[in-house]
Amino acid sequence: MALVLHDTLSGRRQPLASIVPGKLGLYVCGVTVYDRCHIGHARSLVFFDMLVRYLRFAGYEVTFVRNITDIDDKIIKRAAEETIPSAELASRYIGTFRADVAALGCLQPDVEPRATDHIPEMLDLIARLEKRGIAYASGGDVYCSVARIKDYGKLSKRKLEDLIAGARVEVGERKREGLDFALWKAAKPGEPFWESPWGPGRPGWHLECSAMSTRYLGQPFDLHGGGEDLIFPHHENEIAQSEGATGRAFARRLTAKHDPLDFVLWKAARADEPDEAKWESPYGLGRPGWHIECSAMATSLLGETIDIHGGGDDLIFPHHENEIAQSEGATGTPFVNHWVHHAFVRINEEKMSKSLGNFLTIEEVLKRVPAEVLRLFLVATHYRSPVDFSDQSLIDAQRACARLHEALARIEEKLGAQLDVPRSGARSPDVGALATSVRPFHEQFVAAMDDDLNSARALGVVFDEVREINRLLDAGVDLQAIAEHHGNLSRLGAILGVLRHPAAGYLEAEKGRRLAGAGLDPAEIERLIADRAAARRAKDFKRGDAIRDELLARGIVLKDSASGTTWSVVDS
RNA sequence: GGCGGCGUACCCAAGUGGCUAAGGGAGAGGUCUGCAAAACCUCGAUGCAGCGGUUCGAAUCCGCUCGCCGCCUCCA
Repeated sequence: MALVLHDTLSGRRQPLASIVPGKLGLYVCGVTVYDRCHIGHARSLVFFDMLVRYLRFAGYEVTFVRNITDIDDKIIKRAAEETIPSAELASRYIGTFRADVAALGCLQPDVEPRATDHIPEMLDLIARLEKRGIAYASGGDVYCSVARIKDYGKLSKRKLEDLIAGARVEVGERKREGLDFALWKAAKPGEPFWESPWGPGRPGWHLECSAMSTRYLGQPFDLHGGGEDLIFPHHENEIAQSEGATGRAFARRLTAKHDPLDFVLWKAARADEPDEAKWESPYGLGRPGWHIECSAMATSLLGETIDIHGGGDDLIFPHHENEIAQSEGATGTPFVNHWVHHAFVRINEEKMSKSLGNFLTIEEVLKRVPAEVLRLFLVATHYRSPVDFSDQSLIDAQRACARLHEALARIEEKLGAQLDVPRSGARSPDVGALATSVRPFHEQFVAAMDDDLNSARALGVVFDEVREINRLLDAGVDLQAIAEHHGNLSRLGAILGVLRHPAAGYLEAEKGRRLAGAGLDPAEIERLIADRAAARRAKDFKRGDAIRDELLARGIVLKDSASGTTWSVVDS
C-alpha cells in the first residue's frame, strides 16, 4: 500500500514520503474570517477532512494544522463599515466558520492557529529575511525582494519576465501588440474631445501623469507614489512614455517598492486604521502582510520543512509562491515536500466566489440537504477537477445517499445488536483478517484512494459493495459475511464522510425533515395506514389502493412488509 | 498576451496505451409482490468534441481545429 499524491511543485504524482517515519505534518490554508463560508469552502474542508481521515486510516500519525486569518484588509474594511472592532468581526465569523465545520461533520484540526497570535514569529521571520538581504524596509513597510529569491515562480510555473509584462492586457482592435497602451484616444461620437495632429480625441490614462509631473517637478524628480494597484500598468507605462520621449530617467524612486514584483511582508500602520490592527515592530507600528502568517505558523508549528501543505488552486499564485519565497529565503531549506491543491466549486460553469456574488453559503445548503449528501456530492468528483453545483446534482446525491443508508439499515434491522459499531477514524484492519467476501471491496477502495485520493472511484467501490450486500440480504444467507460487510462499509464510508451513524437514524431524520418541509402530519398518515390495513384485511384492495394513491399524491410512499407497513417521504 | 486545465451515454462522473469504457441519478424490460415500494437481474456510449498522425493496438501519446474554464488582482 503506497499512497501516491499529486504534487503541484513537481507537477507530478509522487509517492508520499514523510519526514519522520509514520508521522505527517499537514498545513492547510484556512479562511479569512470576514464573512460566511460558502460551499467552495466546504469543498476545501471536506477534501482535507477526507485526506486526514485517509492518512490516519493508512496508519499515519497526522498533525493537522489549519490556520485562521483574522487580520487582513477585508476584515479591517468590513469592521469599519459596521463600526465595530476588527477583532469582534473576526470572532463573529470564526463562530460561523466553526459551526459550519461542525455541521459538515469535519474533524477539528489538531491546531487552529490565528494570525494575530503569531505576530512575534512573523517578525522573527522577517528579521531573518532582512539579515540575509532579501527583505528591505521602506517607509515603515517591509518588502520581500523577489529578485533575490532563487527560482521565484517555481510553484506557479511563472517566469519573472512574464510576470512583469504579463498582467492582464487585452488586445484592442487597433493595437499592434497586446502590451501596447493608448497615449491618445480618438473621440467617439458624443465624447468630449480636443484637437490634435491625430484628429479629435482625448489623452490616454497614463499620459496625464507623465505630463503633469514633468511640468511641475521636472524630470527626473525624486519620489513618485501611489497605491500598489498603480504599479502595473499605470506607473510602468508612465516610465515608458516619459523615458521613451526624453531619453532621461523619469523618477528616481517609484513608490516604496524597489521592484513591482516585490511583495509586502509588513505593512506600516496608517492613520485611518484602528489601533487594534497595529502591532509594535522594529519597523514601527504596523501589521503583517498576508503571506507571512502562513510561513510563520507553519514553520513554528510543524518545522522548517513540512510534509504536506494545501489549499485551493487560487492560492498557488501569489500566496503559496510567496510563502515559498519567504520561508526558503529565511531558512535556506525546502519549505514543503508535497503541495496539494484542489479545484473549485463552480456554479453555471463559473467559479463560485464572493467577488462574483454567485455563492451559496454552507448554512443555506445544509437547510436543504443533510451534510452527508453535500459531502457525497463533493467527493463524487476527483479533487483536482472542478465540480459543478446544481439542484439536480444535489438531488442525485440525495438519492445515492439514501441507497447507501438503506442497505445498512437493512443489515441493522436484521442483525441489530450483533453488530460492532466501528469507531470513526478507525485504522485500516489487517487485510488478512477480513472475510474473503469483503476483502476485494476493501482492497479496491484502498487502491483507489492510494491513487491520488481518487474518491470518485472509491465511491464506485462502495456502491459495488452495496449491491453485494443487497444480494446477500435477498438470499438471506451468510449472516457472518453480512455483518462484516456492515463494518467494512461503515469504515470506508466514514473516510468519505458518510455512514458514520446508524443508518436508521439518518433515514428517520431525513423523513422528519422532509415531512416538516412538506407540512404533513404523521398522525394523519398513521391513521390512513390503519384504515388501509383494515381494508386490506377485508380484501377490499380497491379501497386500500385508493388510500395508497392518495398518500402518494401527497408525497408519501408506503412499503408493505411481513412486519407491517412503513412509509417514507419521496424526494423533492 | 503568459501559464495551467477541461470536453466520456439523457444528467453527474471514473478510466491516461491492450480484457466486455467503473459507479450514481433518470429511463426501458423482467423477478418478487393481491397491486405497489425497496431490492435483485437484464438492456442502454461499436464509441470517448472534431480532424489528422504515432503504434500490432489510443478515450488514453503527438499535432491542428472548435467549444469551455481557471490563475496572472482579494479569493477555498
